[in-house]
Amino acid sequence: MALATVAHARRIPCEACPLRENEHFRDFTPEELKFVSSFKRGELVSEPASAILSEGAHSAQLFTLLSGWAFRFKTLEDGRRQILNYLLPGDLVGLQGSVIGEMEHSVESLSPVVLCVFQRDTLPTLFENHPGLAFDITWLASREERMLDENLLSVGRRSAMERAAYLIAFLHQRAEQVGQAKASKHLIPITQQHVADTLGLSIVHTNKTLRKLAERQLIRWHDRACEVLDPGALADIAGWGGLTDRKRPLI
Amino acid sequence: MALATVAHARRIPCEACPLRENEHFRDFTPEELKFVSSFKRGELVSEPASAILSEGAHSAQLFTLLSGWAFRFKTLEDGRRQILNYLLPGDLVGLQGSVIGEMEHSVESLSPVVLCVFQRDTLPTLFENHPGLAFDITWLASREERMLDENLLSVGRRSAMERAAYLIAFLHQRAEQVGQAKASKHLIPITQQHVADTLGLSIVHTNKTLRKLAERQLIRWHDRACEVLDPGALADIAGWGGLTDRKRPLI
DNA sequence: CGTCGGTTTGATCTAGTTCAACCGCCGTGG
DNA sequence: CCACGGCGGTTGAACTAGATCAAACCGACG
Repeated sequence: MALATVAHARRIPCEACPLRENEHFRDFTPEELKFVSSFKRGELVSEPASAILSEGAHSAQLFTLLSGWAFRFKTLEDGRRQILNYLLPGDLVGLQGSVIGEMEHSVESLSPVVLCVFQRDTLPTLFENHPGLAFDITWLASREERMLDENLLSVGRRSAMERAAYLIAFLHQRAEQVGQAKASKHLIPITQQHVADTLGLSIVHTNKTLRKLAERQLIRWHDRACEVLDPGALADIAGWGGLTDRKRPLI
Repeated sequence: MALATVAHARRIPCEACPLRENEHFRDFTPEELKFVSSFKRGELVSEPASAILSEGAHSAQLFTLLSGWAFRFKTLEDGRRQILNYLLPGDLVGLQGSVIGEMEHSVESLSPVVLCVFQRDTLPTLFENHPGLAFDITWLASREERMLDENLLSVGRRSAMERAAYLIAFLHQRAEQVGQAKASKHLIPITQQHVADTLGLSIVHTNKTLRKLAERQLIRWHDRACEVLDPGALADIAGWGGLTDRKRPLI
C-alpha cells in the first residue's frame, strides 16, 4: 500500500469547483464561497489503494474529497479489519481528528482521488466567523452518524444476503447523488475483500453471496468492481428505504 | 412500553447543574453558562422503559440527559432490533433530528431518567452567537461517531465473547467517567435482551456467553442488571484500549 | 513465463441460531 | 387469598448460516 503522494499547489478555486454544479449540493453565498476558498490550502492527489490518514495520527489534516472513492476502517491487533464507511466526492475526511485531536481510524483510497486540503487550525476561525458553515459541518457529522447507524443495523441484524444487497444499493445511491454513477456506468470500484470487511463476513461466503446476486441479474461482478444492474431490487431484498434526498452542504 | 411523561417546568438552573461538578466535564465561562441556561426550556422526567424519541418523528426536540440510562436503536420491519449506542448523563439526545430534520432511530430509557429540554429552533442562535458552544456540539457529534466506529468493529469482527466483554467494559468505563459507576455500585441497568440486541446475537447465545464471563468472575448478573467485577480483564479479552479520557463539554 | 492478487468452488467444520422447556418473581384479577 | 400470565433468565438438543481449509483459475504485469 503506497503512501499518499504529496500535496500539490492549489489548483481549482472553490468558486469554480466542478462539484458545485451538482444540484445535490446546496448553493453557497458568495461570501461563504470566498471564505471556504481562503480556508483551502491545496490539493492532494493520490493513487488507488494508498493511505490517506492513519489511525493514531496526531497531525491529522482536514480534507474534502473532490473526486474518487475511499473508505474508512479500523483494525484489531491480529489484523481483522472492519470497514466503517465509504467516502465519495463532497465528503469530509478527518473531521474526528480535527475536532477531537486524534484519529481512531484510517482512510485509504479505492480509486485515484483528489482531495482538497484544509488547514486544521483554521477550524476555530470558521466557527467564529461563519456560523452557517459551522452548522454545515455539524450537519455532515450527523449525516455520517446516520450512515453508521444503518450500517450497524445491517451488520448486527441483517442476513448475509440482505447485508450485501443493502451495501450495494447504498453505495450505488450515494454514487448517483454525486453524479459518479453515470460517469462510471454504475461501477463501484471495490474488491470482494472490501465487501467482506464491510459486512463482517469471510471472503468465501461473500463471494458465494455476491454470486447469487449476480445469478439473479441484480449485479455483475467485474475485475475489482461491481456493476449495479437493479438497485431497486437490491434495496427491496435488504428492506431498506433508501437515502433521504435532501440537499447537502459542500465545505 | 409507556410513553414518556410530560415535561415539567424548569427546575435546576444550569449554573447549579450537579453534573458540572464532575471534573470530567470542561468548565464553561459564566457567559456560556448563561446562554445554555437561557437555551433550556424545562425538564422531562420519565420512567424506565419508556419511549423518549421515536423513529420518523419530525417534531424532534433536543435534549441533554441529566441522569439515568437510555439507549438509541433502530428496527427492521419484521421486528429485528439493533441497539446503536447507550446514553449516559451529559449526552446529547436527538441531535440528528435537530440538525437534519428527521429522526431515523428511536430512544428509550433503561432507568428513571431526567432530561434537560432545549428548544430545537434556537440551535441557529447558538451557532450565531456562541461559536465555542457550536464547536462543542460538533465535538460531541464526533465523539458519538467514534463510539459507533468501535461498535461497528465489534459487531463486525469480534467473536461473541470478545463483543460481550467489550460492551461491558465500555459501558462500565462510560459510567465511571460520569460518576454513575460509584453511585450504582458498578451496576449497569440492562437485560440480556439489550445485550443481545447490541451485539447482534441471539438471547440464548448471549446468555451462554455472559454465563461464561460470570463463571470467570468478571461480571455478576443480577435481575435486569450487570455488575462489573473486573473491567480490566474484560477490556483485555476484547483487545480494547479503553476510552480516551479527555475533558468534554456539557451543553 | 512465472508470480501475484482477485475470484471461484467444493468439502468440512463450528460458532451461533432456533426450538423447546422450565424456573422464579411479580403484578393482576377473580 | 390464590391462580394466572408474562417477563427475565437458564439449559439442553438439534440445526444451519457462515467460517475455515484447500485448491484451482484467470488476467495483469514484470
